[in-house]
Amino acid sequence: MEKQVATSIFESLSSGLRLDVFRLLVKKGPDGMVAGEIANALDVPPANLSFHLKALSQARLVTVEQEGRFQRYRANIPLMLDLIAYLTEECCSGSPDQCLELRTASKCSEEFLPLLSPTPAKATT
Amino acid sequence: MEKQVATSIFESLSSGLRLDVFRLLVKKGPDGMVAGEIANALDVPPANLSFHLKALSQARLVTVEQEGRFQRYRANIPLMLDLIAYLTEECCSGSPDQCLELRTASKCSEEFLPLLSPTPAKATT
DNA sequence: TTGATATTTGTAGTATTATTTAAATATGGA
DNA sequence: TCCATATTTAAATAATACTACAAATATCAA
Repeated sequence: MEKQVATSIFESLSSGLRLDVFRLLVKKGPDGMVAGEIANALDVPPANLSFHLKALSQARLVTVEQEGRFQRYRANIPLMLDLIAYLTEECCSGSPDQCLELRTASKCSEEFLPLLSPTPAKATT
Repeated sequence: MEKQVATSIFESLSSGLRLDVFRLLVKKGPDGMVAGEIANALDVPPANLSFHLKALSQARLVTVEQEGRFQRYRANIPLMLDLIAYLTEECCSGSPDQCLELRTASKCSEEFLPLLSPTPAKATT
């Protein structure tokens, strides 16, 4: 991933409202939501939401699909996963032991999501 | 994780320079680097770097430890992992099948890092 | 075609952020 | 103590982002 792609993603998620939008769309998964639904759910003026949706889609964090007079937005989850890989690549520059130590210090290790495990949803707990 | 914590992390990483700093520190792992080394490695004026290091440490993305007249900075990797969990939680609101589909669309699925797998560094490739 | 709905675009004001330069603080060594 | 080094703080300027409101575009339905 190129740096500029990464920074524009981070910039997109640095706004509380855009973060809300993105997480809402992550939750909805492949179904996505149309703009009006999002505006309702988050209680923001449509014009303001549109501004932020534009930022999100320019960063490619969300996709848009026209659906009659509606615009359906969906989270670009593969891109998010690429971003995570970019953030953690070269971690501890090739010392998996150190990495593992760090990982276990995180509370996310237990409750971790099937989404991120390399083998389909079969945690060893 | 609270939303404000997440947005300040994203804001921190939305600057190209801060992203460079953070990734450099991730690479260095537990060793970290002192401010001057970072300034040298990235070729930025110390005062400017200091500004950005302050932002990173206020977001708790890096930790600081005084070491004589040096300040040693380290990436807060556990926090980053918590952030990833926050971003992906409730994905597809309980439809692991949909989630899996999305995951395999990402190029990060193969080369994925031991860092993120729930079971210690034993990928099924 | 006309009207209603869904969404985007433009504009302007306000606020926040980044960079540079200079000065300040603090530590270690002579 | 005195000087050099490491880093931070302060001030000023330049650049960018957020929100609200008004207007424009586009689709559907009558």
